Amino acid sequence: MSKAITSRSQDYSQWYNDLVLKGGLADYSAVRGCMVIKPYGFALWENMRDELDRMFKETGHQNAYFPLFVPKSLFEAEEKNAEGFAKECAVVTHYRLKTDPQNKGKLMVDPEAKLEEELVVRPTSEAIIWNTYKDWIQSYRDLPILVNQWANVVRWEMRTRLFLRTAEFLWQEGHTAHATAEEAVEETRKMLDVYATFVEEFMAVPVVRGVKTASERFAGAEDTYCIEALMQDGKALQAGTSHFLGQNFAKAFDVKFLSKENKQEYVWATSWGVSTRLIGALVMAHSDDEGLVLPPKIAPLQVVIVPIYKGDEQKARIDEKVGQIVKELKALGISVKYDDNDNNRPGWKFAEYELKGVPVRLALGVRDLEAGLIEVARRDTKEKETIAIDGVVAHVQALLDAIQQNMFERAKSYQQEHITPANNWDDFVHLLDEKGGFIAAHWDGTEETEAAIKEQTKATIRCIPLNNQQEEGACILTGKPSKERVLFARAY
RNA sequence: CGGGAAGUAGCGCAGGCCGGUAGCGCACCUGGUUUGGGACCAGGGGGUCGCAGGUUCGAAUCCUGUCUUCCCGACCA
Repeated sequence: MSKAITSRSQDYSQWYNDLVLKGGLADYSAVRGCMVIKPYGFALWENMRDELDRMFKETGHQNAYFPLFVPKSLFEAEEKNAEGFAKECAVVTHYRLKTDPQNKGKLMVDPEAKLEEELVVRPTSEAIIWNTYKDWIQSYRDLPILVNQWANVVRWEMRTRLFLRTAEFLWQEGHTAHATAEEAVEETRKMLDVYATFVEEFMAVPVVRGVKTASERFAGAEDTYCIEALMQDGKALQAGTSHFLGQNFAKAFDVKFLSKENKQEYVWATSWGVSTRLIGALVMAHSDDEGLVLPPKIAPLQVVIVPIYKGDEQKARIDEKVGQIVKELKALGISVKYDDNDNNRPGWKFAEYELKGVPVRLALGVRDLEAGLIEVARRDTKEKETIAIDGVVAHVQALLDAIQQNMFERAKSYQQEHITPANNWDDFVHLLDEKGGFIAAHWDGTEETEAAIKEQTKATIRCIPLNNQQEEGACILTGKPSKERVLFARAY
């Protein structure tokens, strides 16, 4: 079977690739490290984007758009940020091609057309945005600025994986400016909550909210907050970040405002983002060996209806009944497709829509029609039931909610079962190798210890959970005193 | 960027050692029979063998370079 996918137990990485490719989410492209997002994958992204956009606007943000290119002199202004990204920047050095005199029909970069100043293709937009904010801000009356942009960014990665790490990806980046540190911190936390709410309620993926250690922090930030999700192979995946940038960018770009007290002060900043990487998280959190499993709230297609018939006469009777059901489902805002394509038989369609992760499948044959019944299959548990056809619309509506709920609860209990305390080094290593997931362990708070643990186990500190329980203990590696446990994991 | 593997029809692959008319399965097209878990029969279309050089009378096959992908590693806010 050409659509057969590798099982998770056989090869987890290949399973993931198979789902993305055969599920029709994305393809490789002719450009190294860059992917083509196909219509089905993009529909998923659009649903995620639309909901996030609504949430951003509800919290007072507006969209804007800033340039793809950042002059090198601007890019390097905030030194830590520039250094952090320097190794993965694409750079534009010329602005023209010409025909190659040595090689007929080919083009070459015109050496006469070298740019006076190189342009960095944005890996993130703090530099160009803060350079702009300088012109927007004079007084405390201009604050806060609450702006978001939906954009593509480029990070020249050594090793790429579909959705999880590609050279170019789509994301949103919020960039806000505030009069006080308190207000900026509040914004940082508020947007982290927006992300957590979205990922848990719409993607049905439970997350841990936390703060990054200094070495995992965004370059140029004072604090980086994150949401961390757990994949089915026990590896963690950072699903979103929100940064308190302090006055670092304001100082680098000389962005000051006149306070009520008529004093010049530097502006306080935040930035926050989620990307198409969320699609990778979604795939790896829920899907199974038969294909994608998509949560109803963001599935591009929520319900598919498959007719089973012999001959035109039977088909006409089914068409009529299905027509009513489709109309009623659509009236409730449920997306539904009636697949009456005669080229494929029902069994083929069942497998196909399971691969695509459509949450609910209805199958209707003449036998059902005569008995007043219809078959309802749910993708998350693969359970099938036959119910009275009259109540099918209400049933499907409730079932979609139940699936959404069940997917979250299933992922939540997996997450809970995979947050394991470790109190000595042997347990720590064993848990990482044999169980995976988050290991809650004491850490002495130093970068050296963090690096040594990473060196020996490949596990990193994913975060220090917010509202973390305070507890006296000894560092898992050095035995030095510690006041709280942090979450370690191997990560994507 | 290092180590390994691969690129031949839309997809999956064989052929390659030993150079000589490019094949198989699925998909596709036509007709028919079918339709409750990936249907069957008959006929048919489709490929400058990733790309660029080289060796040769002749290259999918041998040589060199290059691009892309996968796996492992290094790197990664």
